[in-house]
Amino acid sequence: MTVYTATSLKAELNDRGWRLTPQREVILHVFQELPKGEHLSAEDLYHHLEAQGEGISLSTIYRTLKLMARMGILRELELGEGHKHYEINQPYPYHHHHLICVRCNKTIEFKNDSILKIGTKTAQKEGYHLLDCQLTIHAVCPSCQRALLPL
Amino acid sequence: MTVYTATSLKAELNDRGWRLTPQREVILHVFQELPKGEHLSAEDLYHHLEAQGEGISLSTIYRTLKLMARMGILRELELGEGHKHYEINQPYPYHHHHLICVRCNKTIEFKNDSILKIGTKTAQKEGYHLLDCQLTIHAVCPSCQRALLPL
DNA sequence: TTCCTATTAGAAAACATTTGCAATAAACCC
DNA sequence: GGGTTTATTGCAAATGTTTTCTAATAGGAA
Repeated sequence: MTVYTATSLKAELNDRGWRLTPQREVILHVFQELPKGEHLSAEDLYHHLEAQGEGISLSTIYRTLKLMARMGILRELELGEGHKHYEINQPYPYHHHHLICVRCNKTIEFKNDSILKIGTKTAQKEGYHLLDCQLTIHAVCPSCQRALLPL
Repeated sequence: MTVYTATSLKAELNDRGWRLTPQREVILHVFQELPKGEHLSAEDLYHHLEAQGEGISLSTIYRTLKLMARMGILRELELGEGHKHYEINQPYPYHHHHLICVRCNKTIEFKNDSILKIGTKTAQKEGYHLLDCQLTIHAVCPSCQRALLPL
């Protein structure tokens, strides 16, 4: 959970024999500028980029999102919508979690400092190198509780 | 996170105007008998049932898994394999979480009592009715750390 | 038992994501 | 800077998972 700049991203990519491309730089930038609490699907990102005149192909987007998630730059979120969402992976004061209604997918973010500590300790104990840790709560929101019937 | 029997499942389904079918009963039973720590994908379950002579169609399996997850009977796990996995949702002493290697998908289960408490408190505070809460840790396992290069 | 309608199986469709390939262009070396 | 190597891109096609449609079936309530 480091904070990345184009330069540090390039350094880390090159270290592994990979390359910093304009596409990767642009995508990193989009996520860095994204308002706190927003997250994008691959399709969202595709349209976002198209709209701002920097068209990047969907396959490159998919490849880049996966790459950046595996590097720990992005968090991959499963919010129950049938496709993944991504957001920048930020350290301590911004680190947060999601409470999701299983019926309407309404999602609330919340923070809790002890979770990151637990995740760090657990990964360390097993010798894993931590990239991200997220508590996902599946629940039924107040309005869906009232609308009892529909699944 | 209640413990279900065929009878209590029937009661809860009927309450909502739904039905207990042999298929639903069989599927519940499979998950109840599953060794602790195992989880099944839709396809896994399909073949498991086929093998034991109780063929159930894939579409019914998908519908039932979704239904039971939304009822809180099953937990839906995203273990990075491109499809969901399911396991029975059990209360306190069996409640656990997953540490996943983002490269090879090797998964380790771990327990931590405070997480469920945090989840319960958070859901309650927002007026949500809790179904499940899982901490997912994404990390790189020791052997994938050594094999530095491949993404 | 009868009726109503939720549920099923099977096939087809929809959707998200990955892959193959030829063209392009970063990074490294001189 | 120019040349070489090969990672990366875009596009199209393929893959894999999950959902949806429909007619037939069978739970549940009276």
